[in-house]
Amino acid sequence: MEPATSLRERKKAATRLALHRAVVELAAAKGLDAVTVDAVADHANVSRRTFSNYFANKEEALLYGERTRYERLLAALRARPENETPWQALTRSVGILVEALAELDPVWIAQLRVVRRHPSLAAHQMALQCTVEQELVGEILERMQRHQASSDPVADAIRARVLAGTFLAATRAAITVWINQQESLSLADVVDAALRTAAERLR
Amino acid sequence: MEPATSLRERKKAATRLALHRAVVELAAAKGLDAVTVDAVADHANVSRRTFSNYFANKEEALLYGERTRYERLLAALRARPENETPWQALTRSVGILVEALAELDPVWIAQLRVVRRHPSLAAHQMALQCTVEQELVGEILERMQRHQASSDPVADAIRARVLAGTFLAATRAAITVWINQQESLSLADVVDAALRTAAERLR
DNA sequence: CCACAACGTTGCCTAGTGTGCAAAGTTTCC
DNA sequence: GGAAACTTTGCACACTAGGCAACGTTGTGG
Repeated sequence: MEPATSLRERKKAATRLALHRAVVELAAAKGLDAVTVDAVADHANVSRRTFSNYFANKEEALLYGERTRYERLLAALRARPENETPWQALTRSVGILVEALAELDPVWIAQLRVVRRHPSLAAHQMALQCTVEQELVGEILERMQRHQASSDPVADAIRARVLAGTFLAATRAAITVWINQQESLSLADVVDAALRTAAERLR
Repeated sequence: MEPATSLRERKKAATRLALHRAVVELAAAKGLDAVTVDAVADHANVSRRTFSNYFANKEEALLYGERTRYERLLAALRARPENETPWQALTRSVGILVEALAELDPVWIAQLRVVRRHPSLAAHQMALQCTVEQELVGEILERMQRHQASSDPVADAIRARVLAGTFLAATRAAITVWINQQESLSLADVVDAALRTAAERLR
């Protein structure tokens, strides 16, 4: 997790993180709409132009944490043993997401609040999941070719996409439900329940 | 389908449609990035300001057709008999989507194919589906209370969300696969296959 | 240690966007 | 026919994304 590369790399990572934290902080305080890119850059002590070198817009900066969590998930997925089926590998990797969330970072909580309250962010979050889905599909297809290879490539493509979409829908459902009622249910349990619901025969 | 209301309403609908068609046409010709809102408004013979009265941005205008199709789907779903289970009602409503596409001009569909390859649009489509998902969840919850009412509201919430997400993931998968290979497979068959894949036990 | 290459940061600039406002044009309704 | 309700439009303004080139900082080979 800590490649500890060159000074250059570390500085870049620090700037990226500073920008991310700046936008979360400002958005939590004033609402995302009232936050300008200028203000974010100021708050992170870089120029307006530098912000654009790191993120395309403030939503992307805001969801940077989300993105890294999904990247961790993908890495975990790729590290699963080759002999696991796609669904096995997925369900056994999802713990990574939960753990990442379980580091009850106050920044993360503030971020979730903002994301939930601001509808335009939901769109960007979906956009993010869209790219994740593409990568999931690729990984799933590879695994399928080792396990359930069928003679029909179209059927395989459908299967891989349905699988990826269902998995993401289930985790999304779990997180939504978990956020919507801040009682003592553990996120791990909710995610688990959602994945089992998805895996069972529907209806 | 034709409420045939006042002149005012009809004019507004015409303008909205003109803007939608303008953006599709221009995007198919030059690529979405090379299309400005100004150009779209010009092409539809309205001012740039008027464009903003109808759509927030060009992507929204481009996906207007998609949105109306989903609205038809929701209407069809609500019209299903009350005694059908959620999944039954969903799978029996989905024909509406396919029919709506089938009504379209083949030239139009070719344009859609071109435009839809643009990756940034996938994100906006996801955002659209996000709002649809909300409504699906509401409808599914109502049906579940008539059929599979459980004592655990959290489990019900999870189930409804997983169901909605899976359904949308399956139709999305079908449409993606269908678009990606412009052979003679009928969309109806692909959608059917995807929904059956989703309904079967995963793994 | 130094010079040079590679890379990051910044300011400037331009085309484009989204939206409030008020004036002018339409449609509706009595 | 004329007032009320609504739509379109132009204008203004603050903001955004990204190309470009100058300037700093970091890495590297002699």
